[in-house]
Amino acid sequence: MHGHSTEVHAQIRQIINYYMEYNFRAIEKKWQARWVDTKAYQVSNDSPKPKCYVLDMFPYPSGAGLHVGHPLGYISSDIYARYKRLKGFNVLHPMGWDAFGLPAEQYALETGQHPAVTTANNLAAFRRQLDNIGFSFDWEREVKTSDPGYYKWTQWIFLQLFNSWFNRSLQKAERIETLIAAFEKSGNKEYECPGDRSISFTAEEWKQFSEARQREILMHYRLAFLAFAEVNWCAALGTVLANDEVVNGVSERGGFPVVKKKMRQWFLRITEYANRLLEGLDTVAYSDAMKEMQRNWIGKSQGAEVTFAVDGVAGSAVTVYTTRPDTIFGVDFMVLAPEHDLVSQITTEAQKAEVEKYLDYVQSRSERERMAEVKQITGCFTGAYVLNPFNGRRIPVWISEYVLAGYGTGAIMAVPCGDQRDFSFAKHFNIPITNIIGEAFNGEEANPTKDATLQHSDFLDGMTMRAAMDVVADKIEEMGIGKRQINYKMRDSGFSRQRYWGEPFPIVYKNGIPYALDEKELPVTLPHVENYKPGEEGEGPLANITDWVNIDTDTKRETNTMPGYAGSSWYFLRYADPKNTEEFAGRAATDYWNQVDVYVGGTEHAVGHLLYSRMWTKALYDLGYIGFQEPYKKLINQGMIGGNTRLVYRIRGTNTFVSHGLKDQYETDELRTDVNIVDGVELDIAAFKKWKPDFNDAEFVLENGKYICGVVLEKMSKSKFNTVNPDDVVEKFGADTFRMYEMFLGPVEQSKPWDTKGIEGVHRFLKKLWRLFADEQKGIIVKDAPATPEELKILHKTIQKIDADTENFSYNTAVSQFMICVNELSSLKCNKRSVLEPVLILLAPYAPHIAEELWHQLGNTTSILDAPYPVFEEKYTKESAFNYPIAVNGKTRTELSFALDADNESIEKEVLTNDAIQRWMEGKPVKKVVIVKGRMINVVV
RNA sequence: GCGGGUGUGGUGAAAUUGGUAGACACGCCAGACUUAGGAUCUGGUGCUUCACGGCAUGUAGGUUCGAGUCCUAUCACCCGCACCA
Repeated sequence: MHGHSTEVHAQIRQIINYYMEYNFRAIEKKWQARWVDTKAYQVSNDSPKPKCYVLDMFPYPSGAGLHVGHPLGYISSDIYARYKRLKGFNVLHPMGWDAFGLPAEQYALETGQHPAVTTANNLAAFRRQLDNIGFSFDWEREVKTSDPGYYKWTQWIFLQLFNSWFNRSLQKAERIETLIAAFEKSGNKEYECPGDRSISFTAEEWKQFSEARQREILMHYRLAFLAFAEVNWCAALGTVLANDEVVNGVSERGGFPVVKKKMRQWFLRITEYANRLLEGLDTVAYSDAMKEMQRNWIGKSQGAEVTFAVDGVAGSAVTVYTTRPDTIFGVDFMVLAPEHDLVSQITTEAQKAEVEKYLDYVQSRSERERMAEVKQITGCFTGAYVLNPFNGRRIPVWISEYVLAGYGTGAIMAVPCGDQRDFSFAKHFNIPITNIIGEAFNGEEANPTKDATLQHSDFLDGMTMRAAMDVVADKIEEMGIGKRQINYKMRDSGFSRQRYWGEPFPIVYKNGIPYALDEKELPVTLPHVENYKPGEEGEGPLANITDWVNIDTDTKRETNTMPGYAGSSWYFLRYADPKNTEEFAGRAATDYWNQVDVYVGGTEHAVGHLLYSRMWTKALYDLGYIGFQEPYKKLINQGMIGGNTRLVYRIRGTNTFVSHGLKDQYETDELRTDVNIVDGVELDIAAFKKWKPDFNDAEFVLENGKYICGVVLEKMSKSKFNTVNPDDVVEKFGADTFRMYEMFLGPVEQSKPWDTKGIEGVHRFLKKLWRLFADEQKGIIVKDAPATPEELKILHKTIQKIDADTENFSYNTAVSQFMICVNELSSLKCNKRSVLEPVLILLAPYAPHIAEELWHQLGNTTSILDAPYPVFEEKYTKESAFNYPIAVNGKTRTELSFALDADNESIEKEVLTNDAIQRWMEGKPVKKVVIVKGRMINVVV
């Protein structure tokens, strides 16, 4: 009987221990399941609460899975979303998939597996990894860009862009019908053609045009338009390559030659939005660095276009764009882009052969090379001269690859004394240099100043350059030889990809003329293909499916697909109303959720995704579909988590490894080893031997009985064996520990290396927190006794700090504060409900599982997810006295305590009579006593 | 070259925005408990000095009673853009 009872007791103790120890695995599994069952994260579009929209940049589900760097942003947004919910907001916090993309197609080419299959697999793996971490995503709103129910609306938005144009005088997009009406009324004289400035016609002419011609003209105005552009064509692979697939003029795979080839492609006329994209930056909270990157990308510049007549060729003229019209008298030569239309017209017989040779050379150069080799100066004289309109001086015309056809007018006036590239060019080709800025030019290098005084400049002599700019611009306009001009270096964005795994275009060609499909015909679903080989002449794989392409004898489908950024440009709108089959999103839903309040993601999307997404939002706004024109109110860029590579040292020519501290005694080779088999810097030798067959019989030279590894910080990547899978960390320490540790590493925006070793501190903190509530033997030990002032002070200081830090995304300092709080409550042995319960609520956004578990252990029956957030009350933290540091001449010498309401005179008196202070004053006379209330006191002698 | 950012212990980092530099952790050292410890707890830990003290926030100046914080110059590293006229 007695023995039996002991056994039962042991069993009971085991059961109690199971619950009363911090058993994070059981707790996390339990609550994750419970939250799913109770649909705890489902959010409604109908709520009396204020809304808050917290969004992560959705991932491309790659085959490699998540490493510990990826969830950093997701954890911060999750904390914020949970925090806002506790603060009484209706929070939208969705997640989805950027599921179209090149890697899936590459993988399909290599393995024959359909991208839809591999994407679904990857996606499931990502989902499992994410679920492990305990995010509060509302998965009912999941979107997937490759889902026809989603891309139907991507195609629909494309049609809106195709069917609209940008009205420059109103600075907004309008439907194409308004433009047609204007043409019928007064031709295009009010609306300069953005695609081709030379197009000009009257209403009568418009009406005479054939339908083909009319549509051709409209194409030059549409926001989504067709144009010819060069692509990287690799004949050997029979495909078009992306810029980064081309290295030194040959394909990255196989090393086959790549040439530029003109293809008809879709573009988005984002340049029309340049100014609004620029000005919109003032209305959003992005980091300065981010705004600056976008400004640079847009690249607004103010200047003038000036036309120079070609000497001896009647009716021929070169128009240049310059930001420095003030330097007009310093022009020593002219440079055209090699691709410039005038080159063939103005080249003289004598120079013809040489120019052609140069053009051949340029043709052989990839865009990359032209950009990379900055130092090399090349060019060729055309034999032609233009005349300076102000003084009739004959100016030689050159061509050179440093002038780009796509920017400005594709021609520049070269002023060697003021522009370094022009200077180098003049020196290289021995072109005489005119100095218009006197001593400011030293003859050794150009001086781009705007503050020098002009000389040899006719009517500008004696004027500062800055002042001359407007004078010249006025004169140019007055003489009718040019005008002021604003340019942007941003280009219209290419929107065609010669690929399979993307959205098909809702476009058909009838006798070669492109027509939009009717909305009713959407979605144009991506047909199933058996192979992913490119079509002939570089078309995408869709071109091979002839019965899909050929609708009838003279009607063919567009065979290109849309690029990756198509689906991601508007996904934030779809989350508001993800299941709508009638519209991309209902107006009531987008009006309610409105702008994304906080958008979290990496800097790598600084320009591409953000600018396109901003443009689409503006276009949808202009056309009246949504009520706001900036998608993301506030942007947080999470830093990268770097890899922390571990190195081992093999003695050359042996299979013996020597510990880091002893490696200098041998000649060694450095090898990377798997960071996951190293504890801190100590190698797990058994695991290392098993890691690779080569090391099965490795031998080791140890220091102090351990093998110590070297450390190097680099990018986290599989090939460097330094990736850490969040699954492994969660398995070992739990999701709550993982979440808090990622935040504890440092500021969210900052890049920092991952070090698994440090996680133990956070794990210990959670265990210590647990012990405030539960004792292994006694179970829950929380009491209902009243809190002491000391305990309340700790609690309220914590409320104040956590509340502010969470709102400001300062999560690393918040975690510190939790640690301080738990440390202090532990040393006070505080087990009081009135103190511990509010701490749990504060903690819930950071460590939701343990918070929910303890919340229920305390007898609460509703979820902590909707508990009332504690309110800070100053009266508990107010101090009556302060322990002042007392400094003499700025050096702290002692400390004295004074009441905060003590008057300065009595403080001063006491300080000056203090022994320690007396000693440091060394009898010198007091000049001044600085007393800063509640901070410090400084005696100046 | 242009633009943005960062430099603080052996390590990740704090610092109420001009007021006790190094909070909170990791690591390390010493100790307690334990059959054991990679559990838990306690104490210590910027450098220097026997000590009093002195020196310390990339470097050099400046402003100030007082500077990690503001100003000037300079160096290093990271990110973005780039023959952009």
